[in-house]
Amino acid sequence: MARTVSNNDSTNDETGDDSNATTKDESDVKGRVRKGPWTPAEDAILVEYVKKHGEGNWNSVHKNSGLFRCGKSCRLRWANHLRPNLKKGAFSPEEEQVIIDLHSKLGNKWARMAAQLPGRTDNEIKNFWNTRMKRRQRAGLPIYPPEVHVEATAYHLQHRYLEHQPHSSASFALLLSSCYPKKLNDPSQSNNSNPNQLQNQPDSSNCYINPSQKHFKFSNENGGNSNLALPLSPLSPYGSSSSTLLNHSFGDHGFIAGSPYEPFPLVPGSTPDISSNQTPTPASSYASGVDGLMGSSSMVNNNSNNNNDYYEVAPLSPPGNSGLLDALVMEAQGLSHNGKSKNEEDPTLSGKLSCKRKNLEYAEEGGTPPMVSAMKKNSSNSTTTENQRDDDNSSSQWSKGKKVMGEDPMEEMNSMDDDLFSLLNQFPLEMPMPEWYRRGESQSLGLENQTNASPPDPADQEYAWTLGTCWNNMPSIC
DNA sequence: AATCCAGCCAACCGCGGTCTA
DNA sequence: TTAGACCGCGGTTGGCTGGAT
Repeated sequence: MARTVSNNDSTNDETGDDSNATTKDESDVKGRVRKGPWTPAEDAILVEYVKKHGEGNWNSVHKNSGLFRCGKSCRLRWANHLRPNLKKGAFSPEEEQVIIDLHSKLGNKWARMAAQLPGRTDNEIKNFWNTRMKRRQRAGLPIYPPEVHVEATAYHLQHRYLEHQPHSSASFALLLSSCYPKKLNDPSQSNNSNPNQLQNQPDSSNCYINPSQKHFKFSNENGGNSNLALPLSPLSPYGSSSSTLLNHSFGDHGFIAGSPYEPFPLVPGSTPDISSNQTPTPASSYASGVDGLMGSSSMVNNNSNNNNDYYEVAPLSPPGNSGLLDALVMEAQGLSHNGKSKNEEDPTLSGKLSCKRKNLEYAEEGGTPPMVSAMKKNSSNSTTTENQRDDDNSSSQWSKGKKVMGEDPMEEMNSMDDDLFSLLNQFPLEMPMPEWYRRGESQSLGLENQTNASPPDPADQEYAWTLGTCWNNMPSIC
């Protein structure tokens, strides 16, 4: 293969041919760096170098190993292809589900996602996502399955809120949201453990469960159609109106109308072409509003039975990660030392959206211990199998340096956090259909195709979301 | 058989954050 | 305090491949 190298400072058209890699071209390129595909010989050199010196110091590879590659290139090659425990091949459905969910929370944070998927690289995930995006875009499907959409919105509500707190930790929120307990009240849960649940993950004891089985829905006062969709999109002028449902509650936090999670219309065929860099990101998603949550969730048949809701995520950084998650875990563990929050004292606040709350409930109920409960246990000096690795270092070290909780600002944060969730939880899961919606103004929501000024056919809704949910089965899309 | 096209994948580039002298 | 080096991340590009026409 004669990949032409786009080297600005070198006119060499480096070939990927192994034979050229170590002969004339090298001398020609001395003092410069090779670009283009890596050859087996180069790989061998790099592997040998890393074996000898370890990772890092990538620029010294160029100097000391005789490899005419820049440090960047070496790091990339190592990270994406040469490092051990790399998992090659197609993503499993479970991995795909994890990616979708993580993307709904993190946006295009490929490295963070990769940290949650042992053996996978950010580049792989990025490529996967971009490909998937294109596919769904072409099919006019929403990026996220609705249940992920709901989960993400709840996550970002929490995330956004915590960001406003002087002592809050966004990463803590992230962490909390990445450790949803198994679905509550799901009779199938006990014996429905998906055997494909990323069993190769080192810490699969932590269950990552999509909490979105609990959906908001609007009940139709006219009867029936309890799963009527409430399509709200960023285009919707009513998005803000629905947002005001909570805006007055959230005050200055002012959730902005429009969900970044629904950049595509919900109806196939009306999708504007977007480029890959238009994927929703948390940056924009901080504007994510309750409308997004409502809009998407309400689209879902409450009885939807999506087995893909069950998957696990390694809550701790897998081997070879950047250490970021370790830091997050450490942080979260530290925060967990603040003990129980007051929401545990208020049974009326038993949330159905808040994963955090779910975790707390689980911890109390003695259910499968999700991560937060595990952290709580950690806080009381009990050891858990999960997080063990970090407990050995980070948590204990952290606890050494932390003052005993008293008038800790974190306590205040927890309190305020709970207040937010109490608001959310008092937001009824089933609520009367708004007047504006009953008036058949759904066409004003920018979703004309879907509703056509009349309440949508639940069957159509279900079909649409079946498409959305079963996005894996899209062979005919292209 | 030739061509086209979409998907996949590897690699590069630029930017920003962190570290260090 | 600051400038430079280093590193990691996300976006983008472009070659390869296989299926469709």
